Amino acid sequence: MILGKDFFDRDCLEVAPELVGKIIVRKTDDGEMRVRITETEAYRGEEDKACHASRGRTPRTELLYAESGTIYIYLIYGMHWLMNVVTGGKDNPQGVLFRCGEGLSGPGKLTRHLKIDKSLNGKSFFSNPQIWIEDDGFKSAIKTAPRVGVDYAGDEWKSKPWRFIMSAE
DNA sequence: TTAGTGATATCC
DNA sequence: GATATCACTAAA
Repeated sequence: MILGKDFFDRDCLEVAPELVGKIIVRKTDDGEMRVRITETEAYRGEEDKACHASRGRTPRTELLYAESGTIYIYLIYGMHWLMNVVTGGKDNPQGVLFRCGEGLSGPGKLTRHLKIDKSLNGKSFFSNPQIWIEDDGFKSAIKTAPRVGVDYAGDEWKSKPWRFIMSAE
């Protein structure tokens, strides 16, 4: 079953752990790819110092304020595209980062493998012929951990257990 | 451990 | 206009 707007239209702390174990389906001219999500991170609004939206609404973060299910693609370190999905509804800048997929390691590799770049920025995960997310009924144990690469956000925010990882068993 | 890379935000 | 920063990876 393909995830619709209702799935994303909730708090990112609910959406992020539920996305673990789901499948990203990516369709390109070369065919169709499927990757099971193994790791996500939640970024929760302007009060979250680690969230891009914490510095206010800018042209880049504008998409975080869009409808739930909007795809937010961001180029980091000049070389890597990171993919997020907007959650929490309009004018509520929450997002979930797709951090890793099965057989891969790291968000940069995930997007490279799926041929994701800014051409998908601003698209949505439903009613989209290029990319969507499926639930095949797979359930997995999930563990949490502090988020990665957010040292700049200060102790309170960098220690939040908002990283969700598929557990081996 | 360090280099590489470029969009974005922030400061002139 | 300039420069500092960054939700990373690969090579060493």
